[in-house]
Amino acid sequence: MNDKKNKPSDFVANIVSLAKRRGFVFQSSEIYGGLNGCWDYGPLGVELLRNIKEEWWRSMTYREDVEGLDAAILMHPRVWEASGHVENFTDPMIDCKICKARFRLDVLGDSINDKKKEKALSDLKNELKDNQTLIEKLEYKLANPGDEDPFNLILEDNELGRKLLTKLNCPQCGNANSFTDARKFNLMFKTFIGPVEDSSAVVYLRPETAQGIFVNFLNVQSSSRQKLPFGIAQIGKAFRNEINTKNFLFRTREFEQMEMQFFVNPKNDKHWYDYWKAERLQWYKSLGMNPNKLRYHDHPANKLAHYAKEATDIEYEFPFGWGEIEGIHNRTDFDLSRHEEFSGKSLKYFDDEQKEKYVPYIIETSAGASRGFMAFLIDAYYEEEVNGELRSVLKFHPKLAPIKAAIFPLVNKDGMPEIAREIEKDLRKNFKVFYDDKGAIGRRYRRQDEAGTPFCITVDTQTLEDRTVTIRDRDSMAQERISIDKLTEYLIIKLL
RNA sequence: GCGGGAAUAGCUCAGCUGGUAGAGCGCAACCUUGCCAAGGUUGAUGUCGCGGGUUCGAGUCCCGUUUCCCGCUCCA
Repeated sequence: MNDKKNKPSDFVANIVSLAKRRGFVFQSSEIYGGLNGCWDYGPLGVELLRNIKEEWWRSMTYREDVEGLDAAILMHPRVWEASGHVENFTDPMIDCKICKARFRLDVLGDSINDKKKEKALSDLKNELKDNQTLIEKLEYKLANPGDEDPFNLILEDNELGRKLLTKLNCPQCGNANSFTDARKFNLMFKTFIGPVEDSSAVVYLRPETAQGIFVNFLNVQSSSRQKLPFGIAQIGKAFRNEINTKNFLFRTREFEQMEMQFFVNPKNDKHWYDYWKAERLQWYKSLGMNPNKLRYHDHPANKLAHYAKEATDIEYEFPFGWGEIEGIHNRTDFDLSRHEEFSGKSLKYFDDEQKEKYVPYIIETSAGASRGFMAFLIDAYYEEEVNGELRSVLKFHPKLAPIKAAIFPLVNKDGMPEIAREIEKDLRKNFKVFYDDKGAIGRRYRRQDEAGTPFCITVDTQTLEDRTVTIRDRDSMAQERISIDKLTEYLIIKLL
């Protein structure tokens, strides 16, 4: 009876519908027609999200080598120059006007063979032979390509690229001269600080929380008297003006990250990378996520981001396919060195034991809270057949469940509601609980199943005699009898 | 950004060739019952996504737009 038998194509729609019906997630600004790629967390959703973040925070900062931080969303604009986001967080893109295929300009060259490239370049030289300035620029780029394919370098040049594009055929449909002009698109949200909206007042909504940690490295280190290796953890909102949002909470423009940056001696980077890689996967498993739907996706060396030496994604198998829920990166000394360079301030660490001074390497664990939320929600969702009826149940780990226990009087008479209310009042001191006396007892159980409540406590006729209640387990639907005095202790053990 | 589909009650949907809205479930109240979505009675909730147009009259036809889903594309 544990079959998940939902068609993948319906699954996201079903989850969206359940999420709304039960108050997990609503569309942002729904009464105004919604806002693309933005979602609100409802009463049950906010509890689940908070529980996920709380578990992450506990596992990260309740250890002696990690400190917490909550940095501002708005940061000095130079931060984003140092991080590379102003320059690199853009996608120059072109479309084929005929077949509508879209290409990233800076990698278009990868899908064209060398012979065609040579021909296009020689055609270009021919066209430019009267234009001394451009031909010099072309020759210079050809002679100094650095690590790049010179062809792609020329494509990325504003003037040369446009002319070169006219020499190329679309790799998809083969039509000539069919490309649109390249359009640059920075994914950072821009706003202005202070009353004047000019370029000197531009600030960005942070596209990642990591930079707030990097720039505070020495503040945290010295105030907490930490020695390397140690980490800084932060949970917070980040914003990316994505071209396409999709798949419910998976790609949104506003999202929440749970990031931890671990500062290490460069000699030990591999050890700590492997350590955190294992640790982070285990975290998802320990909160009940199906291990068969979790995997690593190691980034091949030639696909690494500009800051990374080694990188892996933890992926969850969503109904729409495998998707990243967390990234673990060896960021090397890239970030701290860049901030040294751009700020002019030293971010080196003096290692007393080694008697050496160095810029630490950083092992980053970067988890998407919103993505994790969706993965936990989807992973918990089961439809089961019980006595010929369909039971929808969210089998959250008790630590993550929005409501920990529901309390019911079996019937609304003989003093049962009074006892149930007493129990509710007592448990409410420590737990998020729910009281329900509406409808038949079976219906009340099923309502809690759909909310993911792990325990249902029922006051019945025997309670009146011996002050015991039944406690019903969500997953097995089995009941056991327990003394009212033992309820808090019982729940603490189950929820710890 | 491209292509396809969709949008009517909280949810799932019906609503014919245009004539000013329905069902099931859910929700609320009461009665009855009393351990896994029980029965009965009663009730609340819709500018038919939004904006135009055609028409005597538009949920229905046309145009635009927003949002969601699917497939591409994209995702330093």
